[in-house]
Amino acid sequence: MGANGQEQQGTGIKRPPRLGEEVYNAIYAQLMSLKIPPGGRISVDNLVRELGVSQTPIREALSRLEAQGLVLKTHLVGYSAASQMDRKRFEQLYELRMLLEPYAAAQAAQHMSDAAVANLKRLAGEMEPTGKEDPRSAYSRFAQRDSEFHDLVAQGAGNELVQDSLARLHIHVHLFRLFYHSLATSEASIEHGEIIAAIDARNAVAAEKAMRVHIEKSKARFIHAVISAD
Amino acid sequence: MGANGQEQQGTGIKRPPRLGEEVYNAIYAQLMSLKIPPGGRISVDNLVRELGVSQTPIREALSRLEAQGLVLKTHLVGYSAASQMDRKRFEQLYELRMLLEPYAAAQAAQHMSDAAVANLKRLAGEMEPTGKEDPRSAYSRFAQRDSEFHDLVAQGAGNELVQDSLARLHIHVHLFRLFYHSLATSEASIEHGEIIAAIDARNAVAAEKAMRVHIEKSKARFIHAVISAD
DNA sequence: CGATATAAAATCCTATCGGATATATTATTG
DNA sequence: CAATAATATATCCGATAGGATTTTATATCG
Repeated sequence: MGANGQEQQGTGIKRPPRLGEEVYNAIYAQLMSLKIPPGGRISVDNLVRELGVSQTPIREALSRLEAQGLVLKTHLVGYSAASQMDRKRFEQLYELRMLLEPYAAAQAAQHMSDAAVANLKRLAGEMEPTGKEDPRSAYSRFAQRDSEFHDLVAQGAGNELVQDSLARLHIHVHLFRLFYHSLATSEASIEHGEIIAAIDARNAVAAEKAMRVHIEKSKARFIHAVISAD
Repeated sequence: MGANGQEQQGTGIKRPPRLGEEVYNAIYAQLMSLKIPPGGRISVDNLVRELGVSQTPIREALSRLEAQGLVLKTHLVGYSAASQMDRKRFEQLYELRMLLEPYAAAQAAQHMSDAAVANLKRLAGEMEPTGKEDPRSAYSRFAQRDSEFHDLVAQGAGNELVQDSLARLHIHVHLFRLFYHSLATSEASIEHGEIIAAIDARNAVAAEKAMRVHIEKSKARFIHAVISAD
């Protein structure tokens, strides 16, 4: 089972696209872009009119989003976007990352294929801040790549359950919805580089430590925006 | 957000029951009881006839089960129960448990309320093998209590994300579907007692170690049944 | 007898409809 | 004027019907 449920079938048989899948992606994009604000209500009928499909695929997509914790459902009331993380949830998220991701980095250093490492390097290259760009869309792009980076490391660890558990957190979604105004990407690129170097050197201990440092610094970069909540 | 999505609303307002929820529980029970075998196809129309409800709530329940990884969906083909764990997945499951549950036990020793500890003791008492009982239903009962026990410890750790990540694995479902013929409950009861004692003594180090030992022994008890797969 | 092509059945996927409930608005009353 | 009650609207929940696709069964042919 893949991380995002969008893995390709090995056989080349092309199946017609599922409408529910596109609806899922559409809603997901609206959550990422903050078009649907935290806590905002999500009306099925509105989506019917907006997307031009019937209720069935929309409800199917919303059920999946609900199971993933991205939207909430109240019986006979409707769906609504998950509220922003409070301080407590933020701490919990990084606590959990700290349990899984350094381990994943260490495993990746031992098991990752050379091709996958090359993939990692390529991706890191694309994350470099490109001089002049709209800061907001730049951070959006960075968040996307950053998510892929961490997912690749988790995938390299070879434990699909760990990879899935991390993917299900939708870390980049929640963080972006908190910090869309932020920027701070150059520091993270450096830290990513150190992680890649350790993995490339097949140094598990160094990879684990580099990931640990990266997550700690990431938390320090972001925590200022959430101090409001107790 | 609760672990199973079945938490009660704090307010006493009674909402009419959701049909989709009962359908979910019905299918879940059929998975636990192996009435739907691993990999077995799940026909929506059959469920319509069997449960006497329309397709809508059934598809809603199946979507949630799909998001939780308990059933698979193939476009234009239908739903099917998740296949049995193979050796690799079994190893991954215990690897992940080893990352999260000892940590949860240590946190529980520090943060769990006395009332919750009492709850833990009560539950452990109910898990004692009760002399004469049908071995199979005895193990079914044990699996249920065991799941609650570990969930309570995770809850006591105070990190809902860790608790949810563990709950989403549906450990007891997958293990039961592998080892429904097994029994081995008395040993686990002893190990549970040691975990409780450490938590009760507020000894985080001992609780972490006791949980670690318990998971390792649990793995050793079950691994024989999965050696077939490479 | 085996393989292929055709036909039939089962199933899923989407769309539409009616009933039930919660929410918002308005009107009434102390 | 504030608070309550009644109404109106919007929305969800569940049921049903039709179209599309896959799968299975059957028949035909080499």
